[in-house]
Amino acid sequence: MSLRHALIGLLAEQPASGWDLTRRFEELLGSVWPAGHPQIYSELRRLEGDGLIEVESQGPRGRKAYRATEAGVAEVRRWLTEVEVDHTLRLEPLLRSVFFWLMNPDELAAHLEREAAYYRSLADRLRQLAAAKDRGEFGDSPQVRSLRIAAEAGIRLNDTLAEWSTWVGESSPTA
Amino acid sequence: MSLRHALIGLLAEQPASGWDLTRRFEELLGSVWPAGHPQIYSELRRLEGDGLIEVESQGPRGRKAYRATEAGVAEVRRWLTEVEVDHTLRLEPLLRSVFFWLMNPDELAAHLEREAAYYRSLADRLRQLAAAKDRGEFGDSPQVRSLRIAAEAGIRLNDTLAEWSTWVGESSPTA
DNA sequence: TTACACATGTAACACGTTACATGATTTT
DNA sequence: AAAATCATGTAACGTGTTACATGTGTAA
Repeated sequence: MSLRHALIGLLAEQPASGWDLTRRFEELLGSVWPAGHPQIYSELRRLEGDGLIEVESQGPRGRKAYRATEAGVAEVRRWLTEVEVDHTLRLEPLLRSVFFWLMNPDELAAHLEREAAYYRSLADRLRQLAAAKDRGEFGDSPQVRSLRIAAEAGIRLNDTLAEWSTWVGESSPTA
Repeated sequence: MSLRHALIGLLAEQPASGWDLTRRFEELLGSVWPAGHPQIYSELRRLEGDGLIEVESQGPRGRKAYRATEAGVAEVRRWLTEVEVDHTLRLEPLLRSVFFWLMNPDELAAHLEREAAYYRSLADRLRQLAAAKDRGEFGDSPQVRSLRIAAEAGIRLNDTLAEWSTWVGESSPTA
């Protein structure tokens, strides 16, 4: 049920069309929560039916921009404060690690190096983004501060995963 | 498609029934990958049909224990080395953080404290498990070493999340 | 005028969860 | 004898992905 609330939350910040939301999701939340456009469009229709969002304006080529209603914002608040948090940390690389014993040492070493490089580069990209936010390049709204917080989690988690990959490589030597 | 491979991987370690696998998944991988028994039973039937696992023995009350076939183990190896890793880190608390600006400061502070406590206690439990493994209480097979590696990721990630939650609380004070 | 990006949608399928159903063995 | 646990399964639903289909506005 998280997609519902995330969509309302994004619309509470500013009105947007299904298309806009698809792209924002992709760039902003794509690595944390999946959402293709078919799911977004159908969820938007449901949300409109439930009165949690409403059409704000119609643009060219059938573009419909939605905004969150008061009921919608209240529902997101309720979700944030009352609904129990799901702590499942779903991460395929971690699942794979349970089966490392099936890989031969060379393959494992190569794999771990690729993984570490991936996490490092992602952490670096997020660091740049965070630095830009800290320089005030996106203003200083509460929304930007929340994004800064999420970015910080991304940085720390990816740093951690990079270090972990390196640690695995060192504690299970090739030969 | 990860469930398929995880099931074969578990069966490569030792034969088990659908029931056994359900419980092992729950306790071992439940916080990293979801799998209820209906999904496991139906996946086992498919895997048997594909020749990747086979019935090893039949026990009381219709219990069927499966083991991985050679083709099955080969398929897991192929997955580990050739199939691209999905790096999506699906984590609801991180999604929620993007919308922290919608929470009032008191609620947020309380929320962050609960979160930090959760991560700390989970990290501590994993630390105990890891220590037991390091003391050799589970022997020293390659399988146990892989589990130790996975546990290390859990420890580090949960520590990171606990620190992050604390950091958020400190950088966005209540009053 | 052609190509690209915008914009919305449906259909079919794969994956995951919840509820329901059934019955056997073991423990109390 | 009753209760708990073992063990397997189906049905219905909800969520997420892929492929397909359609057409508009804008820039090269």
